[in-house]
Amino acid sequence: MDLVKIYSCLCDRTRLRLLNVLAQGPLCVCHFQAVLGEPQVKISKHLAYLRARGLVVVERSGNWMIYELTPKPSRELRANLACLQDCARENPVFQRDLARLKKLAPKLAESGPCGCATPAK
Amino acid sequence: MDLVKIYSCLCDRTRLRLLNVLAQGPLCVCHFQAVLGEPQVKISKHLAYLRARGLVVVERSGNWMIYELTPKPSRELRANLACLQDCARENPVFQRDLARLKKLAPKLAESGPCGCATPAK
DNA sequence: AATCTATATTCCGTTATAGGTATATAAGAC
DNA sequence: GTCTTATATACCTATAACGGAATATAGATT
Repeated sequence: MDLVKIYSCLCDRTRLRLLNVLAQGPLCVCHFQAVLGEPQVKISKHLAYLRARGLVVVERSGNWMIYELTPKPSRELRANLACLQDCARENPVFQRDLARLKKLAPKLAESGPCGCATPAK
Repeated sequence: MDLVKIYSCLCDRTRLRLLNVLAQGPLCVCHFQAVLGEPQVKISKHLAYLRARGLVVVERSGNWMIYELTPKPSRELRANLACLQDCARENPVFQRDLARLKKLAPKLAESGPCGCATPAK
């Protein structure tokens, strides 16, 4: 069942945080590291997990890999991501991540696909 | 995070089917067996899993254990169960289970907490 | 008491998952 | 070409999950 695949992606704290941040727009791995405060391996492996199950897609941009939510989500995925967004609204962990994201890349839209012209370090 | 616990419960096919059936009302294990067509151990263990995480509660009624969705779900749980219901609407597996439930216990409300006066066998 | 019925639990084998360390790859800079 | 930077992968260990077989328990019946 496809739902199982979706929920398998959602049943890990790190992946939930990744998806929450991704809901704001595409991002590169280095920014995920900075926002979540987690090591590169961890971020990278969980993104690979999400990618293998079709929740996110990647595109290379020079040295950076830009991840974003899949452009054509299934009905189920769309519904559950919306539900997650709803739950995230009142969750301190998620909100803290979004705050850090805003600080880190306040002009994401202007500075290219993920703002990595000024890499986070 | 509480969400992880919820999604952990949802990332198994059998548990999804159990929750879908439970949305119709309380039910005993023997009826779950009949509706899902799965062995007793499997049903019992997954119900225990759901119970340990607070998604369902149990009450003994003679020889039967009547499971039902927790009467006081968290905001997150309520949202996600509603989302699941929405997804189930168009899912053949879930609908087949509900059809079997209807056939098996068409008068659940009348015949007591789970209709086990006429046990399924 | 013995027995039956419904359900739970224990034990076992297999597979999946998560995190860390170390290493590999791929592109850019020089 | 070498070197650096960003990211991915391999390998290892520990833990959790799943399913099945066998057994245990608790209540009902006789």
